[in-house]
Amino acid sequence: MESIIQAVNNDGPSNLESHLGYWLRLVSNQVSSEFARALSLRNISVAEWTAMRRLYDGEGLKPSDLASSMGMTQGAISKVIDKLEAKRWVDSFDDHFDGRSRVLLVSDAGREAVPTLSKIADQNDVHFFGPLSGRERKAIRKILIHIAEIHGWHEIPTT
Amino acid sequence: MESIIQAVNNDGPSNLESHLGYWLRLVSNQVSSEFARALSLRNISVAEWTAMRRLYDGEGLKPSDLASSMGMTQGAISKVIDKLEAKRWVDSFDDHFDGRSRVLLVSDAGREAVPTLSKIADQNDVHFFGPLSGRERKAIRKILIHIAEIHGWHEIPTT
DNA sequence: TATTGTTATACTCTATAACTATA
DNA sequence: TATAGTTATAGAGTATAACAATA
Repeated sequence: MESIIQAVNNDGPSNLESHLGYWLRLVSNQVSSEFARALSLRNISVAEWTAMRRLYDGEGLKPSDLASSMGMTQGAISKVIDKLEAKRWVDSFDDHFDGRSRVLLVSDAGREAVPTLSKIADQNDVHFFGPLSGRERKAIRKILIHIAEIHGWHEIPTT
Repeated sequence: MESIIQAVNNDGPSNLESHLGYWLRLVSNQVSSEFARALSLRNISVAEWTAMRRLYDGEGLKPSDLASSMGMTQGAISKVIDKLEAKRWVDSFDDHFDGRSRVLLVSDAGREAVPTLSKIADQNDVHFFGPLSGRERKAIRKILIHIAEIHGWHEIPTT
């Protein structure tokens, strides 16, 4: 086990900095909280952005589809949908095939909003990862995707 | 700007998956929430672990030192210290040089607990990053540290 | 009986600001 | 006046469980 922990100090318990999880959390928290701050200027949460982007491609998703694709519970996704409906970015309709279910559709206003939001996401990426070399960006992307594949997280969390 | 966004679909707004921030968040959230779950079995939060590990090395820190090294406010660190004192892992004393301040010391019980907690952190790292190759682990560590250096986060957040 | 979705409740985490006691 | 630390308050986010409607 010791072998994969990068030893900085051989005496005593492992350092915070010896764990990859520590660096991942440090960088991810900074990148995500800045992204959240940028979105919050428009009163949008990261979960709302993610849901909008998913719905934009996958029109006609049910709340339960959206929840599982985002790694959230149905109770949590229900609140996110409430907020998107309040913004008039999403409309929900009865599912003719299953009376218990709902079908979620992005409204015209929602469809107009997505490119603006995706530009905010683009800018956030450019700000934090632009200073890296192209090789570094390619490498970290590949490794992160590899980790996600190994653990079977293809369509899990985000928020 | 487009150049650093990995285009998956050239039509329309950028994909979630085109952003490095998305993959970073996905992987970090999974790794950190599993770590938090493992610690919570012992009623410990990630912030408490981080504080203990910092105090273990830097004996005699003040609450404000700890707060800034963890990227938390003084109000937030105060609650973390309360919990560590309730566990009898940390004792605080008057600072003879400044009556407003406090000096935080890890107790014997706290000193005994740290190696156990650091093993939990080790195991979490092994679980998530052990399946990578040594080259991949080295590469992602180097790139994450590079990002932290570029943006001046040497001693920032963690929770 | 099981499932979809909503709602009510509670909990954790944290930031902000008011407050106290020193400096 | 400014600073260190605490406390009170509030908000975000989410999980859990109870619930209504439908399968």
